[in-house]
Amino acid sequence: MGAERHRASVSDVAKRARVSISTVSRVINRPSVVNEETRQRVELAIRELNYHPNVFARGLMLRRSETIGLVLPDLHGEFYSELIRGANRRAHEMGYSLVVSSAKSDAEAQALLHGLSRRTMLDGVAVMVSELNRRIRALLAEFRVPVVILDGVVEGEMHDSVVIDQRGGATALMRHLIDACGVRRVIFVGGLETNVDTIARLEVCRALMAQRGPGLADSDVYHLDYEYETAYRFALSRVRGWAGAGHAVFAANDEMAAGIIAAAVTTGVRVPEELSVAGFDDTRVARMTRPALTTVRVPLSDMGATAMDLVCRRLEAPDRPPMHLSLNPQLVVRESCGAVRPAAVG
Amino acid sequence: MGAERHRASVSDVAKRARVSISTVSRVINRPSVVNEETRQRVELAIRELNYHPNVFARGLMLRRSETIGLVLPDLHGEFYSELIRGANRRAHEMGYSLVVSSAKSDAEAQALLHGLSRRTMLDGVAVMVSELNRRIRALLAEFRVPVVILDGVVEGEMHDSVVIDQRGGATALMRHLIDACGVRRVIFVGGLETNVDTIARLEVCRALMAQRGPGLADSDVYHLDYEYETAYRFALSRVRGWAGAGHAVFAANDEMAAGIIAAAVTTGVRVPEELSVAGFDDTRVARMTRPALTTVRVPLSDMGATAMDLVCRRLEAPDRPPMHLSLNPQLVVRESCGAVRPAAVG
DNA sequence: TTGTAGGCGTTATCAC
DNA sequence: GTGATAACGCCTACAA
Repeated sequence: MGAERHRASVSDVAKRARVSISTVSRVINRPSVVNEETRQRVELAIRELNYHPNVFARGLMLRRSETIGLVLPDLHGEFYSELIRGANRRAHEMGYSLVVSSAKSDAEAQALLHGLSRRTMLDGVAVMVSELNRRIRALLAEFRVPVVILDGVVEGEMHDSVVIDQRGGATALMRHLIDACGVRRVIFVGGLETNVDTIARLEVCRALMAQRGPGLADSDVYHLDYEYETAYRFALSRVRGWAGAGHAVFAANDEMAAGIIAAAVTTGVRVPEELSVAGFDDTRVARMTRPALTTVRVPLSDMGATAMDLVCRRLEAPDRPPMHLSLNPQLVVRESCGAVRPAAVG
Repeated sequence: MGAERHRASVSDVAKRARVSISTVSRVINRPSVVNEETRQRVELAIRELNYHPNVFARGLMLRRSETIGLVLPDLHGEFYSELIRGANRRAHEMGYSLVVSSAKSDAEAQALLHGLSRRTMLDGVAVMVSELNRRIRALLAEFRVPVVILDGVVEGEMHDSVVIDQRGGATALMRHLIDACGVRRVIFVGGLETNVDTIARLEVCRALMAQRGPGLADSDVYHLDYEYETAYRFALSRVRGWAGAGHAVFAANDEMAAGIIAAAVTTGVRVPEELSVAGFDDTRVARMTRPALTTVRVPLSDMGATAMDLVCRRLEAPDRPPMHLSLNPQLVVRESCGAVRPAAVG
């Protein structure tokens, strides 16, 4: 165990197996072309010396590091945790390591991407930024390795992308609310007005309420900040007024939905009898509210894994036209909107 | 932008600046020793050619990659998310990239560590495993780069470590329960019996109840699995029996505590009037129960950051004796045990 | 099938 | 101050 002080190199192995270094190299890279007997001798020497190719020297020749980068706007919370988890698992399955980074502000993102593109060490990179502005796009275009965009699309560039079908998910939820739960009035509680996900969900909500219901009142649209506490405080004074037969709250994420349910409980509004509450994302909280949350599962782990797939596919076929994948969210019916379908309760 | 097809190298820069490659190298590594005028000429050429040193060639000479590894038992959930976040931030502050990996089972951990130790690419590595058995320890000893153990200590090896002072945290909580809340009976709900954190917390609980209270009844000790749902189901049928003046549940994590509070609400047991409930970790859920959870904040983000610090310090001084750091958890008093101290409510 | 020799892009060690 | 030149450890024509 760890006997020799300095790492064995090809020439050490070659000496011990009484062959040349090229033969050793061949045993490692194209074993089939070398004579059975010599091969075994070399392999023995490799094992005896506990030899492993030096990654740097290898990278210098092959220009590959077997490492993929993952850039996210933040690492805080369950959302990114799932994404990283999916990406990490798939990356390892394919023999790659994953290096993660985060950049919260736009300036940070620029600095980070700039830094990454110079360090040639990454074989490819998956990027999710809060804002895909011109400067960021220019930075992404400078990468000489495959770039996959998460949750956004860059037209006109050689970038693959993977997005979540927000509209599909929101549509499924709204249909459930209107058709299965008989909802006639919806109170929409979104994140910031500028948030693209919130925008998409609101648009769908408005469209479906116009098309299959009495429409969505502008006075029933609120923009908060995705936080539990904010939603709880905000709802405390209003939830009484929201209550009513066929009334529902569509919160743009689970945490706000949980806050609203808590406010309802506090003020004695019964969910779902007097008010339905729906969330979005299906994070861990969704199972921890009473009643449990009806929500939309966003396949974050899949998104991470798919991103790694796309990086690798492009590594294999650099000139194939860009692929844009869309992942389908899934309606998860629990108890907070009535209409329980036991089979779907998670 | 990106005009030239192939990356510029030192010799390209040297040619353009009409100097030798050694001068270029010096400008990059020890600018002070080169003549002001030539330096400027070289720097200009570097900018014009958009030159960046090749990481592989650099690593080959310097044997450094500016990359640190982080190995965790899992990536799922907020717990690890915080750890990664802290580690990532600090690593970047010090000019390092972070590569994360996870290995759930013992076998996976062994395979992963084995793989990592051969890839010399990492300058150091921080490792957290669920079980520090002999095989794992042997693997860790084989690393030729600094290894920092998270949440565990390996005696006799040259490994730094950073742990959470579980006992201190549990003690603070128990004191608060006994002294400030007047608790006389504690129901302990832990994770698996083999879990080291659970063991430590239980021991403290037992000791303090014996020392400053009527003792902890064996029939009041339960071992579940750290999951919300399990605790909820389990508590549903018993929480009525647990209720009583001066009675408290000490759950070994916040999720179980949240499940127990939910069960109490469902069965009409008032918290904290009839039953105090305390958690551990201070994850996001702690703020999302009604009443909000009194718990112990475990500085996960700090632990990640500290681990990176230790790796770097050892890189600078490889022969310094191993350091074992202990991070202090902090009591967070909210509402679930009575005795609200407004200043501490988060 | 195997060995020799050259090069990948840096940094380090010498002379000058 | 600066410039040849030799490593670093590996891969790969090409020659044998």
